[in-house]
Amino acid sequence: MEDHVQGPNEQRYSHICSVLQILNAKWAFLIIAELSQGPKRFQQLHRDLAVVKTQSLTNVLRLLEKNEIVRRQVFPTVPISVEYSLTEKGMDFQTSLKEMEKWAIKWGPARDAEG
Amino acid sequence: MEDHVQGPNEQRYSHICSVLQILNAKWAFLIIAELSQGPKRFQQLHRDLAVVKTQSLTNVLRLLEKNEIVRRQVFPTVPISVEYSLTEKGMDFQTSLKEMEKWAIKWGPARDAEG
DNA sequence: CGGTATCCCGAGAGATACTG
DNA sequence: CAGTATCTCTCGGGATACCG
Repeated sequence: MEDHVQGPNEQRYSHICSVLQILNAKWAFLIIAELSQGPKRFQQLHRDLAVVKTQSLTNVLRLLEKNEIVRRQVFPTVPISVEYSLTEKGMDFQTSLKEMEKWAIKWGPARDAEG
Repeated sequence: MEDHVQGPNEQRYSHICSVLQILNAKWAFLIIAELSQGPKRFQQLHRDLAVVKTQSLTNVLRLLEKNEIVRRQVFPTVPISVEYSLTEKGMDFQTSLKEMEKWAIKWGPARDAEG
């Protein structure tokens, strides 16, 4: 997903592509969902999303920060603590997330996806 | 995204994970969006989504088929033609897609994402 | 037309060690 | 605590060639 799709539909899909750029980071959804519960510190996120390794977690957080979906606040405590929270834009994305969850719940896991 | 997240939130995130399994296939969104305009044949899809190569196109279509999002119909013409269309489940996913597009449009491309 | 088979490659994820 | 650095390795994607 370099920039966007070339071709007749270039315009139409640019928005989808911009969403995909975020999804590109495999764990972005989970992190957004996790932060939707409220601000969390790095360690807390790391614990709650045990599958996501340190490196990936930082990477995705950086990406989301760059895209103004996540806000990063440093508190000069000792030792320092860093709090991650959703921006307005980030919180707004939850609508989409909810919509997808609803969809997933409604249709359940694909019955045939196993075989 | 093997199966789903282990940990305290395993239950909560299984739905998100099931969505991610679909998104996993990089081009799934675009294909769903494309098919939302109506059934299309392989070649047509291939043309309209020029960025998606043959192999990827087949792969994603297979995945979407397995997940009952896309229906594949073979017509025994000469030469044969194959038509892909969205299932009810697939069409239902458009709600999410639309929601994400709305979000993308509302917030535009991240102003800082460039630098 | 509508694919499958194959090879190659690079991005990204996992694991581990180390730093301010 | 909150990361960075590095290495490895797998998986998915690009490209090309071939098949029913």
